[in-house]
Amino acid sequence: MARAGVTPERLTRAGAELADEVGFEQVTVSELARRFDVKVASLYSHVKSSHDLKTRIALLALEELADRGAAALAGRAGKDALAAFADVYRDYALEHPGRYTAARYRLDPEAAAASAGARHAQMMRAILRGYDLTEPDDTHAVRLLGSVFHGYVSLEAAGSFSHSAPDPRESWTRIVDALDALLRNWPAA
Amino acid sequence: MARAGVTPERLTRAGAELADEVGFEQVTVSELARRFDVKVASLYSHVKSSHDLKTRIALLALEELADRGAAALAGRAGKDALAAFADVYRDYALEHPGRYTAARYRLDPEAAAASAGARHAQMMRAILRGYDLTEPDDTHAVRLLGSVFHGYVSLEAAGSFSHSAPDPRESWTRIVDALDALLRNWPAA
DNA sequence: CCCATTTGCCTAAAGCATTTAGGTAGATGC
DNA sequence: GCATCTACCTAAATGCTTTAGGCAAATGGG
Repeated sequence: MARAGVTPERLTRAGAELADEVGFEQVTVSELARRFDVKVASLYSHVKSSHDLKTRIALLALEELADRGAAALAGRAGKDALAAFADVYRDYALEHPGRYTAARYRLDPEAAAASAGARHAQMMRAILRGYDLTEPDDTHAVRLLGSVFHGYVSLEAAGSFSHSAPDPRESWTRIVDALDALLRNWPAA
Repeated sequence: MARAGVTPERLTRAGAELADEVGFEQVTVSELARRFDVKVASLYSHVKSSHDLKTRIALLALEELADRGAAALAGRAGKDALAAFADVYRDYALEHPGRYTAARYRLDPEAAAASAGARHAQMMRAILRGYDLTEPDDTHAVRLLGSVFHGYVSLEAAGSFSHSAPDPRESWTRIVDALDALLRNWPAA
């Protein structure tokens, strides 16, 4: 029997590609087996379960997103950094909708700890260094940024903006402008 | 054979309850059949498919959410209206996580047209009447509000805020304050 | 009141995904 | 060259979805 050369890494990458093609929910161990031209049961030596596979894809996506974020942030500050980081999120979600969905897959605490989640939080904090926010307000701001980025991108992906003018790209830049203004002028408690 | 009294409406309500108990993804025609003490195939006379069932649950959730929103908006304006509406979203998601997830189930255009989606959009516009935004900016603002509400609520539901101070409720009110300030002071293009 | 029709539920069966158990042959290493 | 490990296999159980065809209870017109 010729060996197909299946490894957890190749499965994860193929799973990520499959997710982008047909949607993360449709990523299935069976479909992956078909693509590797191998029987389904064989994959269970490389991956513990369907949930394990999805978790790996999620971790890959979080990692990729964090890498892109870090690259965008390098050498930038203030509104520049904010806008670049925002675009990373949106572009990634548009380029890789399946992976982006995967990045929101519910991780068990153990997987979450090993994920790039912490890097994401750190980068948000780094962006806020360009603004004058102190102790509790910076956390509120981090949460706001996360909410806007994630919320906008998922609504756009769901098609919520696609049937009305103006172009979502236009709204995106204006919203980033607005966030910048808000952060420079954060209201006191 | 005693009749179990299954109707599409009862199935939908039971499905919504099931979603809140075990998660929307775990809502299954089979489980519903068990709860009605009826064979699975019988349900297919009342509901076209699993997708049809989920769509009905989504429509129910959108309707409920819109009803609550309308009630909250009645007799309120400006920041009052904004805060009340925001709380409706968050409270609904916390009370009914499964239904809230359902409300974001991908609807086909036909179902979307028959949904309460339009009411949601109208209510957002109504809130903005308390602020001074013109033509394109009000649309950007609608999209921002939608993004923040949805984004915050889904991140909180996913547990993103649960392992760090401060209390998510605190961040929520501060974020609504910030949005109010932003809307009163929307930056020019 | 009776019978025809409709309606609500049933059994049977096919299709596909997940997962476990146990086997075989090719690759690796002493 | 032989033992072992590894990658893949077959077989089988379980569970959800969906369609086809059947029977019996409810309904309603004559």
